This record gives sequence, C-alpha cells and structure tokens, in this order.
Amino acid sequence: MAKTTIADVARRAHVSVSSVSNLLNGRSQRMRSTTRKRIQDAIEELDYTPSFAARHLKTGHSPFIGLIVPSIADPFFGSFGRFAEEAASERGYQVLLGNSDRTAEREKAYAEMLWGSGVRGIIFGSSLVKFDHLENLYKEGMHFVSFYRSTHSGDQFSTDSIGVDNIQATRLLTKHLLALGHRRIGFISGPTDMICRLDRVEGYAKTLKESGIDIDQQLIWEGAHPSPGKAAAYLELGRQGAHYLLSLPEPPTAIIAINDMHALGACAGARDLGLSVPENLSVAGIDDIMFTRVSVPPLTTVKQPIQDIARLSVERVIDRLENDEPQESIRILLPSSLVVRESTAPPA
Amino acid sequence: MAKTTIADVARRAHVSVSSVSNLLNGRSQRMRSTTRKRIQDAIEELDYTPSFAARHLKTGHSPFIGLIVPSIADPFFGSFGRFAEEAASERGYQVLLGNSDRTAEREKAYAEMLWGSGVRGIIFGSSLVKFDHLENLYKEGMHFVSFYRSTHSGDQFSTDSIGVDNIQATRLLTKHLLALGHRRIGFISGPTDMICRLDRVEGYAKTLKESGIDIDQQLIWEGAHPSPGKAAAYLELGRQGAHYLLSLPEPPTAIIAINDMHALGACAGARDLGLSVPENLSVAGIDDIMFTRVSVPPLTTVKQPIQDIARLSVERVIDRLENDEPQESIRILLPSSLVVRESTAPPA
DNA sequence: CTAACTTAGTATATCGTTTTACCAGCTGTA
DNA sequence: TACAGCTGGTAAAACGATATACTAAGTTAG
Repeated sequence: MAKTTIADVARRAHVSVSSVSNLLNGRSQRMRSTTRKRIQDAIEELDYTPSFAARHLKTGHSPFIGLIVPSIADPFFGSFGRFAEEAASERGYQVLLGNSDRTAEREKAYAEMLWGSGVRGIIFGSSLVKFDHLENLYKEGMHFVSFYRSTHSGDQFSTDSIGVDNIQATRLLTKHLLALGHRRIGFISGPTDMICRLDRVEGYAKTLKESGIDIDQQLIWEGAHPSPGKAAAYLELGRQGAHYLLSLPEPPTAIIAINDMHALGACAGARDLGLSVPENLSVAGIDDIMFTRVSVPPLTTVKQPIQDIARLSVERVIDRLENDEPQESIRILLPSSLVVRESTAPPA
Repeated sequence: MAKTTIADVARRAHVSVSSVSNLLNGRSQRMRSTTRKRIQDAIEELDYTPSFAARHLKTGHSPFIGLIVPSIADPFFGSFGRFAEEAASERGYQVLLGNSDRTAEREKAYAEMLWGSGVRGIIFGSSLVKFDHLENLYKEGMHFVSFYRSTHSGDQFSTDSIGVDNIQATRLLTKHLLALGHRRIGFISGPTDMICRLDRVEGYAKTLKESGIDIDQQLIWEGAHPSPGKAAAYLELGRQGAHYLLSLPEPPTAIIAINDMHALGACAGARDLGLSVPENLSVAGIDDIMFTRVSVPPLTTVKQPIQDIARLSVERVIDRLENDEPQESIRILLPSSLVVRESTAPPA
C-alpha cells in the first residue's frame, strides 16, 4: 500500500513518468485514449495512490485544512467540527484540529504549525476581536475563513466570514422577553473578547434602548476568562452569572445568556437559589445545541444554522485554495430564528 | 516564514547542510560547541522551521496522528478529542480528525486516507466488535490504539487498548440500584455493535444474576442504529428507549443507560410520560459528561477518567511511532467510580 | 516540396530534507 | 617517521512527485 510509486506505474504502462503525472493532473488531452487507458489500468492494478508528501513538497500545499476552535469539547464547536469535517472529506480534504481556548497565542501557534504542514486554509470557529497575530501568515498566503468575523476598525486585513447576524439574534430574544412583559432583563455575556459577543451585547442593549428602557450596567455580567482546558467552564460560568445577577438588590426577572451553555448553567444557578424556571425567572440562550431539547425546562433559544455555516466555510476555503486569483473577501450572514420553548414565560 | 530552508541556515552559519541537519536530528555530539552555537543562532535569526513535507518524504512519516471517533459532536468524544489533541500537541504532533458514525467502511476509508498522508498511528475513540477491515493497514505498519478494545475471538491481530472496565462500570450501577431496593431494572443499550456496549450489558446481567434476579430480555432495549450524522441521536434514542420500557405491562422502576447521553434522553422520555425522576423512576448513565451536573435532576453516573485515557492513548501511539521495535500490545484498564447524584432514589 | 504547425509524448531539474559514506587534520604512540 | 584512531565535519544520493522545455513524427498549407 502506497509503496508503489509513479515510476512503477509508468513502467507497467510502458510510458514515461511524465505521462502518468500528466494524466493525474488533468492534462489527459495530451495523449491517445489507448495510452490513457493503459495508464489507468496500471494505476488500478497496482493500487497506486500518489504520495501526498512528495506532491506537497513539489507544489507547496497539501490536502489539509485547519480547524481552530476554542474547544472541541464544547458541544457547539463539536457540532461545528463534525459538519466541517464531513464537508471537507467530501471534497477530498482532511481536517487538522486545534483548540485555542480563545487565546491569540495559541491561535497563532497553531496557525504557524499548520503553515509548516503545508496547510493553506484555516477555518476559525470563533473570532477574537484583534486579528493582528495572524497578519504575517495572511500576507504569506494563508487563507482564513472565520465564523462570524466582521471587519473591525483597526484590522490590517479582512478575511471571509460566515455566520449569523448576532445583533439580530439578541434582538429577537430581547423582543421576545419584552413582549412577555419583562422589564428587568439580565445579560450573561462572559468576557467580551470575541466579536460575536460584542455584537450580542449590542443587540440586547439597542433593543432595550429602543423600547425606552435604560441599560443597567449591573445587569450585564462579564465574569472572568474561564480557566483554559476546563470543558465545563461555560456551564460553570453561566451558573456563577446567575448567582451574581439573582443576588442583586433588584434582580432581573429574565436572563439572556451569550449561548446555550451559559444559559443551561444559569438555569442550574437559579435552581441553586431555590428559584424555578420559568415561574420565577425566564432564561434564554443562543445556538440551539442539542441539549436544549432535553433540559428542564426545554430552553428558549435562537437557532444558528450551524451545519450550513460549517459547510459554507469549508467550501469557501477550498474554493480559495483551488483557484488562486485573489478575490474580494466575502461576508455571509445566514438567518437565525427564535425557538420558543418552556424556559421563558411572563414574569411572576 | 517557512520559506527559509536548511540551506539558508547552513550558509549563514558557514557550515554544510549536513551539519544543520545533524544538529536538528540530535547528532550534535559530532560538532564543536561553537559550531553548534553558530547554527542555533542562525536558526533563531532566520526563524527557520524545517519543512514537514520534505522530512516526510525522506523519512516516510509525518508528525500527525489520526483520531477517529463516531462523532466529535458527541460531548463525550468532544472531550476525548480535546484532551487527545492537547496531549498530542505537547509532543509536537497534530491530530487529523475523522467521524466514523461507527461504521466499518468509514473507519477503513479514513484509515487508508491517513496512511496516504503519512500517518502511522491512529487512535480510535470507539471499538467495533469486528476489526478485520483494518487488518491490511495493520500489516502494513499502522499503529492503532483503541479506546477500550479487548482482543476478541476472531481477531486477526491485537492492538493496544486503553479504557475502563466496562463490566465493572455497570456492575457498580446495578449494585447501587439494587441497594436502593430496585428489582426491575431496565437497560437502554442501543445497538450492541461495539465491544464496550457488550461488556456493559454483561456487567448488568451478571450482577443481576448474582443477586438471584432473572434477566428479563424485555427490559433490555437495543433500538435501531441511529441515522448517521444526527448529532442528537443518542439523546433521541434514550428518549425512545424510555418510552418503550415505561410502556411495558410491567415497567422498570429504574433504568441504566449505556451512557449519559442516552440517560439524559431517558430522563426527558420519562417526563414526556408524566413521570418524574427520581420519584417515579431512577435513571443512571455512564461517562460523567459535563451536563450531568446541570441536568434536572443531576445525574447519577459512573465517571470515566477521560482525560487520562486520552493522554495515555496519545502517549502510547507516539511511543510506538518513535521507537520502532515491535512491542507486545498492551491493555490498560483505568478505574472508574460511581458518582451518586439525584437521579436515583429508592423505588416508590 | 518545404515550412509551419499538431500531436503525443519524454527528459530532467526541482522541491527541502535525511543519512550514509567519506575525508582532512590533528593527536598520540611505537 | 609513520600509522592508527579520533574529531569535526562535508558531499551527494535518495525520497516521489510536478512541470517546463524539448523532440520526433505526422499533417497541412501554399
């Protein structure tokens, strides 16, 4: 297996190595159909597959794409990874995984390692606010697609971005809660070092303001950066956030969390304090991870079309990889939709 | 970046390419310390990193390991992947991901693709009962480490296996429920096409038998193979299993599920029928995924030391990769422990 | 009939390493 | 002095592909 080289094939088909290579690389119009057939047969009989390494060495790139996520242990990114891998595999690419814990250093370290491995396209499952650490690599020729990365002031370059409108997402949620009659709505954001988070906070704040409600900064809980490697961190953070918000002198009657993990944690946090959801507190998240359907109560959330996002991201990097002409960077925003379940209700 | 070659370094350090290579490959005792220093400085100054592709081409292997799991979207395998990647990265390896959906064809297809990419070691996150599809690759020189794969009759070869004692796991659970007073204990297994599942059923059945309780085959629900790609499948399957078991003429008072995902689904299934856990039904799982702590009620389970398993697996493949002498295949069984939470209680 | 063009291929340099075999100086010893 | 034995290196042949530049033979046009 894979020990047979292009030379073996050439010998067997009584042609030169070049011809085999030509066939392999789509220059088959340069040969008689009988010759083509002979080569194809030889490939078949010898069960020949070209060496990626040799190809890579010669051409400078390999059939790999990188996937860098905060942590693949997080169910949201787990799903993302699953769909991305599937899409890549369909196009003959394999995916190399990296967990960044949302730190620029690790993103950079991975990206450079990937470059060294011949990877020329990376998908980021999250987007830090700053992007400078990747600038060099970008100039070198690395292609990036980010999950929801809008170009921000201060960016030295722009990359493709695919995601949902995060402002819209929290807007939907805030409106929903407002419509139910809530006026004091808390927000569990966690550290706002990622663009999607900034936007989510913005959607919440804007909608509130539009309804004539003043933003109470106390109601926005940012917490601390989770300790790296702790998979359950988001859950725990949500819990802490709920403890904090519910211990306020004037606690909220509803909480929006930055994502479902935080929301699920917040539900647990409410229970810790003897409150029940949604009777005493409404809770809503974002993402629609699979657990929202089995949680108690089932969680109201905003669904992200994660499979589409993953597939489009993969398609996009591969397209970039396969035709080299520089293209405008794109920005795709897929629609998200409110999914009302049982964790939200009118205030008591 | 990565454009500087070994020759650039050699030129700058006024030595031959060979010397640089010698240094890079630990043959540094062959040179004066001043020379060594000069080379190191040059590497530093030029920010040189060797080309993996060239290395791969020459040596025949690459610093990659494969990780094949049923689905990285499953939180258990997500965590596994996270820890595995971390461990690999510490040793300078990158991980290539594959989702097999527990089918032999996909396992084989991935494994062969990986071979073609110079990968010589693969970690399997699950173990199909049959292993024949990987025999050729094994003979070729691929190294495998399986998460809980015991050698089974009919195997043509044996591989390293690291995991927990699954028989013990369900034994702990069964004893726990027995001690609480349950006598009719259902089992949600899902398809028993993986070795760990067979063993888990066995632990349950044996323990029951030892306590003088006859196995009621009706109480063991196998369900159907989940449709590939459905991330929430295990949850859904657990739900179905609960529906089935609880609709039996003589329903169980407790349910053990093959893993936490099924257990969480089973809890939801019980709720669907108006039953509450643990008052009307006890439910327990295996794995101790992060959600067990925020589920309602928090789930009784058997904790698998997943981080240790992942790290050991990675260590093992890399060790095999790095020293070629054939070694006996090993089998490590790590201890698992019962974690009693609130989803189990005495029967009504 | 010859120049120009096609067709169907081939020879070979190249990508960036690793590694085996070799060699030039120097030291020490008989 | 002469030779063996170290020390500290170096030359060059792989590894397995790709792609550019070339060629020989056949076809066409004028």
